[in-house]
Amino acid sequence: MQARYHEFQQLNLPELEKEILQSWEKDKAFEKSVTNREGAKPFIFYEGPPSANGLPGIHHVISRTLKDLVCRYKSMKGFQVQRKGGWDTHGLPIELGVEKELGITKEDIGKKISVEEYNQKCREAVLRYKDLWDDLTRKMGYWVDLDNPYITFENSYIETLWWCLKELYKKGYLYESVSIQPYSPAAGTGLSSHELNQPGTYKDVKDTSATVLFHVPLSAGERGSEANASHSSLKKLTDAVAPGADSEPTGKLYIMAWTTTPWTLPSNLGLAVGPNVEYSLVKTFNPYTGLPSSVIIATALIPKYFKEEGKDISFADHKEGDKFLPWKVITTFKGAELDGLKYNQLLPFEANSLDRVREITPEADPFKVILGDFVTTEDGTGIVHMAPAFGADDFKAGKKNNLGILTLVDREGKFVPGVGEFSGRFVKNYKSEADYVDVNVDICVLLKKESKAFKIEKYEHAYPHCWRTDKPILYYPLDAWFIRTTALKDRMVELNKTINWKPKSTGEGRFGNWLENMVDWNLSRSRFWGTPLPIWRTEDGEEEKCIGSIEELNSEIKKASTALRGETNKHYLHEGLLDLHKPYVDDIILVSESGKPMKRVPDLIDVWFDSGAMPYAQWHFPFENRDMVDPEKGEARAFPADFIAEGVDQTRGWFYTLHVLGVMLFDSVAYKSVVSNGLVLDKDGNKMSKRLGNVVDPFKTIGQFGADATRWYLVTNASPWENMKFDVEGIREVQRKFFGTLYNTYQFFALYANVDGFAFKEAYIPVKDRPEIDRWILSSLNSLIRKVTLHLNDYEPTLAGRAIEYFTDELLSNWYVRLCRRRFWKGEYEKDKIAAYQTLYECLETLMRLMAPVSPFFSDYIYRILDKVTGRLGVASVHYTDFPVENPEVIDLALEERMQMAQDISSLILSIRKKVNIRVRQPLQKALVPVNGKDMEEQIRKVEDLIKAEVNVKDLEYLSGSNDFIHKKVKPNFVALGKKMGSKMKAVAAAIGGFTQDDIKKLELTGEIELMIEGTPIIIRVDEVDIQSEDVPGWMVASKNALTVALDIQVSPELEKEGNARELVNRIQKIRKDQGYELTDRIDVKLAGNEKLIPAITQFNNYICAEILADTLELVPEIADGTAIEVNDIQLKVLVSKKG
RNA sequence: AGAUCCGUAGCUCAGCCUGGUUAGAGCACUACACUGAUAAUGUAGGGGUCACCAGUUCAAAUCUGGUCGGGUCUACCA
Repeated sequence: MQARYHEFQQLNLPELEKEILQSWEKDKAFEKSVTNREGAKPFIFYEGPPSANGLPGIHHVISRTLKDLVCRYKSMKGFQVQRKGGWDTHGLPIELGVEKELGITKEDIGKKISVEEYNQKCREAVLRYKDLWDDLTRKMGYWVDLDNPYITFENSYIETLWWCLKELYKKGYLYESVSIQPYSPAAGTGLSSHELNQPGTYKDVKDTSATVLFHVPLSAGERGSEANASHSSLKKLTDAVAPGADSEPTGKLYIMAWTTTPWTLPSNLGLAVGPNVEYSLVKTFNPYTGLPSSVIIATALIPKYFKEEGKDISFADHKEGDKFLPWKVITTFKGAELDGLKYNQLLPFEANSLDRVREITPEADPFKVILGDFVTTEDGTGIVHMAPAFGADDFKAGKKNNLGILTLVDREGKFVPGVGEFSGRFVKNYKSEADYVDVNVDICVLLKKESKAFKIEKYEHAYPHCWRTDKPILYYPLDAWFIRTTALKDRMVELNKTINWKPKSTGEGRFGNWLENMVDWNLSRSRFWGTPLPIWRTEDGEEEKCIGSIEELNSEIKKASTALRGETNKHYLHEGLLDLHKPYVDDIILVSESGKPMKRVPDLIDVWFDSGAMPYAQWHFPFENRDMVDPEKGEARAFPADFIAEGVDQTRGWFYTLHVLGVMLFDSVAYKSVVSNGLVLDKDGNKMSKRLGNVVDPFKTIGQFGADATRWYLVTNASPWENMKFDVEGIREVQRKFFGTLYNTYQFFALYANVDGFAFKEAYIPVKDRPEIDRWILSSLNSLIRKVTLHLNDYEPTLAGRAIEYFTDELLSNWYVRLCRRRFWKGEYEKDKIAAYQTLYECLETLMRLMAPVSPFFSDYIYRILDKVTGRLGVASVHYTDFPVENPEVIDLALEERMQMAQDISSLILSIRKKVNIRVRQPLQKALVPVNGKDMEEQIRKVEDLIKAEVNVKDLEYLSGSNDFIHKKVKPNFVALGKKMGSKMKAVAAAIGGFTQDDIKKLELTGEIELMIEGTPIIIRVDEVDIQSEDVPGWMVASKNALTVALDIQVSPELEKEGNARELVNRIQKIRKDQGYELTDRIDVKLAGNEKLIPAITQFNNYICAEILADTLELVPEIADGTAIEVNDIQLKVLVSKKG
């Protein structure tokens, strides 16, 4: 028996997906989809490795859908798309998770638990949820190679990382330096940028802020003045503070600077001014001691410190306690003029004397004004206090200007000895002491007493806190290794411009800016579970060695053992180092060129290096798979990527590190196209978080609605780079509207194709020989192929999906199938019917292939059913097929346009019927369509039959433009006229609006008309206006845009008879259905009860019988137990009985 | 604080690049139809100062500047 198309009881996406999944697994469908394309041009894709120590969420589904659909699409387009999965297994989140689980802190590692045990725990924790992740991957239909993933903790992976590091080292891009890093004294540990970005780390706190005065010695009598003796602005300053003729009190010269961390003031080594900022020298009194003083402050910030009322008032009359301080601007100058000016140290102690500074930085030249571009006049005084140890800007500027460095606070957060009364005191209340006295306040008190403070106040601002101890962090100088990314900044910027970013703004803006402002990459992490930095160094730091491979290491191990003898490396001589992690790697001692022992520097490297090096490390390059990345000749098969996609939060993460390493190692981009998707928010627009309990469980969603509906929703709801408000109602809608419609369409096809035994065995009927409507839907289908291909090539899956939806709902289901229903269930199995089947089949099959990348399950399911019956493509899965290619010969835009007109005209006629309450079953005589020109008439004529059938009207008449019959209205075509008329446009519009019917007629006949506008004659041509039919007197009229339709609503007795016949057909069909007859059952019908129907029945007997598949239709006097029905208020009884 | 995206109907989104005179769709809601593919469909209806302010223009949802609100990323900001 001939194979049948499966007819569903109901659509159950999750069930159907389970079935497909099983078959994919059985057939190794994914593997096959890759091997099928063996030898084809590769499309290179990189999987950004997720970390499997957390649970997968719905946001992972969006980016993975995106990745999957592109890869599936490219496979169907004939590329071979390898997709190696991967796991990110190092790093802080994993360590923190383990610490939490074990109930320990970082300080306990190596004490309560050995590093060996700890790392073992991490190794176990890292793939804790791997099974769950794999399950999600499967269930969501994400095709990626899970059997041979790259795992970042494996030796081979780390070996490639070491190779990369050594390459950078050889090029001089790897260096060590002190840098200022966030540091938590309370926890005794440095903090990573991730930790600093934990929610809630920035807290609003009230700190004691101080505006302090740095004394600038000018005159010979003042201590330190000799340092300024040769300063270029000396004279200007000296003159300014000299006693004036008014004999107002003069005072010392001070520079004002503001800080929210007074505890850094003893460590002050410089003051920064903006080179182009304007500063004023203001004469006033010290508010605390009343001493006359002259202060330097940015002009723009004077109002913050001085009240307008005090300006230029008498100094002599000033008494202590007055409301306003008198003040007066003496002179102004640019910051650049202050460059190099020396001041006396603010808080000199034993520990911060110049000698002590020079012990650390021998040539240091501190206590002077320097220039800094970072200085603004937004707050403070426009002059920034520089404590190089406690701020990154300070450090940088200090280095540049040779200020030296002072670290008067130890790692516990308290002042070191030698800072007078402050020695030994904590700078913040790190120990939660109940009786803690704020040292910042005491410093301020001291400054006030010494006339060195101008304003002390509480200041509220956001300050980062250690998320673990809740204590404020401070910035502290720590040793760290860096990659000199800035050396290749220009090249990175240049190459970035060649990357296709979706959306563009992320690449140009967010990423571009980031590159422009890049700083060297701080690689060091003082942690335990991660890739060790493969650098060994002698104790004096004079000699060091960077190791680039396991082989090199093992040979060095032997060398050192021989050279240093004794116990050195004795456990590692035979098999080498078996695990490259701590603590083992730290046991290794190497020997320097001069024969000294070298120990590994203790740092691990940033995990982002792990993922950034993934293009090379996933293939264990260069130790294996050489030609994947850097072939001797020809193209690399796995570098750079054609496409990557991740969340926008990876811009500074993975996207950045990939780019950096691609450029630094190979002078190449690492990826050619990148799609960054937005966040998934809950339906109210809040970020999903465990705390709010609004996290959507992807398993639940997929289980309930199916992966396809979920994927389709995620893709079509909004462009992937926009933040998406996730609402399951949306999935429900997709399921019902799109998949439901598609399912109905398929179901309709299957139902009749099974009846007729259609299996596409007949020859393909040339499209030109098919009816208008078939040619139309095929034209639309090919237009759709074109659009979808364009959109997918452009990484715009949202637009592709929406186009498919539109075609399915509006064109295929609501128009083609609706209008063609009769062709499927009426008549013999001959050419027209076969054409209909072939057309609908082609639409369905093509749709399945078009949607396969986005909804891989449903499309494969339906495709398989179709192809199993027809064997048309003879390919076992839709995912092995080629993506459809448009056939331009089938596309007929004029046809698509006129079908649109047919839909519009039908819609208008239906709306008139509605208005006058005449149902569609009642035939009407005719409709009038005013047309503009022959073309329009031609167009409509070709679809006339469809319109007539759809709206049940017998004739369609056309009214040409010259007809007096129609009232018209005219409106200027603003696009055409606007440019020409310019400011006269309003007057022209008014004039055109006032046209009479005669004016319009004249315009139409002669093609133009002359107007007088503001005294100037103006010619208006007919193509510069839009003429529309407005009304047909005596008819019911409806119009939309340029189309107008008039309908004859007279129901003649003849029409009424026909209407009755149709009503009767409708009633009997209903009875057939109620009585559960098969579509093909033949029946006998008896009618009784009302003579009014006799004319209709007699005249339309054949028609009625044909419609209802009746062999006989008789009128009988009486029916005992028939069904009572009503046709247009006529009561009667019917008896329907099945034949045989 | 900076960068960036977003703000159009109760909800989800088109339209903006390329300015043009009734601002669209789907969902939801109301009513009436239709139905031998019906968890559909058709018709009609209500629902919008296109976040706000200013500017450019004959004409602004659309271009420019600013403000406000939301999201994200980055940030030592004195």
